[in-house]
Amino acid sequence: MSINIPRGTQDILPGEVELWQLIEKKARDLCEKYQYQEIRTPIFEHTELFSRGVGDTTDIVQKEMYTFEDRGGRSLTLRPEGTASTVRAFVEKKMYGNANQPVKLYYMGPMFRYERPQSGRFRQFVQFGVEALGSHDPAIDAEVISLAMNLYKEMGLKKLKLIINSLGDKESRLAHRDALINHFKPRIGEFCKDCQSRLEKNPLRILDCKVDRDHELMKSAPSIIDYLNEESKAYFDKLQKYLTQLDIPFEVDPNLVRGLDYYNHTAFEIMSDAEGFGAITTLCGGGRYNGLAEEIGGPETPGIGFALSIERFIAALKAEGIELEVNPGIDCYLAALGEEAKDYTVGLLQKLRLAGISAERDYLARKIKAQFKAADRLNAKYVAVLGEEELNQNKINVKNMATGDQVEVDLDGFVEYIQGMER
RNA sequence: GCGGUUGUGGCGAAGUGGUUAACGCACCAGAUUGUGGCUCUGGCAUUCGUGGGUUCGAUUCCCAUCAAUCGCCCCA
Repeated sequence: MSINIPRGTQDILPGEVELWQLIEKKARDLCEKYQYQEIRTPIFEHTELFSRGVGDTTDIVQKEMYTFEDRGGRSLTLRPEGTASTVRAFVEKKMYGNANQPVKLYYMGPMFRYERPQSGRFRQFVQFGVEALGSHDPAIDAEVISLAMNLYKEMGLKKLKLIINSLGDKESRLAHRDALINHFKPRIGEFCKDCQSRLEKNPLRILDCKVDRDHELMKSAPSIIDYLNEESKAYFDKLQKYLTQLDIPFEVDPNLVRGLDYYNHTAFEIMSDAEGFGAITTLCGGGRYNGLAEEIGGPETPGIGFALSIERFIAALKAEGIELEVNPGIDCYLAALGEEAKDYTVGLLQKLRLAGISAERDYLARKIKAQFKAADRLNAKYVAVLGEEELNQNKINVKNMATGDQVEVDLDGFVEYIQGMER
């Protein structure tokens, strides 16, 4: 019995990986323009970072973490998301003291959640995310959102929907929380088990429940929007103004709550509207987390960020039928006949490659005809044939695969010849 | 954690309680004795996820198990 890949993970093979590289490159280029710098944090952290940072009541912490004990008895967890680690590093490395403020960071790498896999959901998946720390200007909220939107747009996605909400500041949240408890408590027995346990721990998340979404109390539930104090409301208004100015259409959804505890003020999700996507349409999620740095032992620092999954990005591209050309082919295939010529190509191949030419040869003792087939499969622009005749005359036969033209070239000038044709 | 569907060669995919398991693609060889893309010919699964049961006989029926996939919850 052979060993297979663990559930919920995937191998990204040649042919597919090029698209990943393209997205990764676009993301990095865009971050450069927006002036976000890469940060690389460990794949695992102390479990406490997530239970405290992400929140004990969240699904992520309650049932989705890959937690293990190391040989020293420490409880460690494979990171389920990137914000907590980034903020931990920000605090630990005292980046609040950096000359440049706010500190604008991005990360890209695997995240882990123990879940039943299905379309758009994996146990190991790759997130690209940005975090801007140290500013409470709604303009940076708009910047963060626009970065995500522009990345999608640059890759050709059109069917996008931006949903925003405000969760307000601490005061607004507390007022709203009380209102929610008062609203649901008398009839909480009519709700699902999850909602019943949410009532005291995190009543906000009842609004997010899909099971009881049609219950009459849902529709009449107090909306956070009505409980925003002046400051929170002004903040939210400003954000909307900026988004409009940036020409980014959005919808306000008062039920958008987000599953992580650390959010306040701005919360947003970018969804795909494409037909035939899976049931999971969220491409990107993010929001503001002004209390997080303090929560994990740092100075009070405002922050905002988002995370998006490359897997879902690619799924969205496929759902919209966007194909990207990623098979440019090689410059030159060296076909050799006979032992002596084959030996000679070992060195010649290296010369080509060191001269910046992508080149390949046969390693399966194939006949000349099969070597041409292989060259064709590689989409080679030129096939250079080297046999005994050529070797004796110090020549090499170069065939242009597109035109079928064939010329004899001095072996000494061969590399320069191919180089010249490339220009 | 719960539910649906599926499991036949590298890939896609037919099939039947009974001796040799269609076909297509890909691949390999030859026709073309040193030249690709077209064509033709031939080759390519002692075996139908795994284990057990029913049966004279199972890839086909039953059970279990594993895996994939989709959905619920929730998220990226």
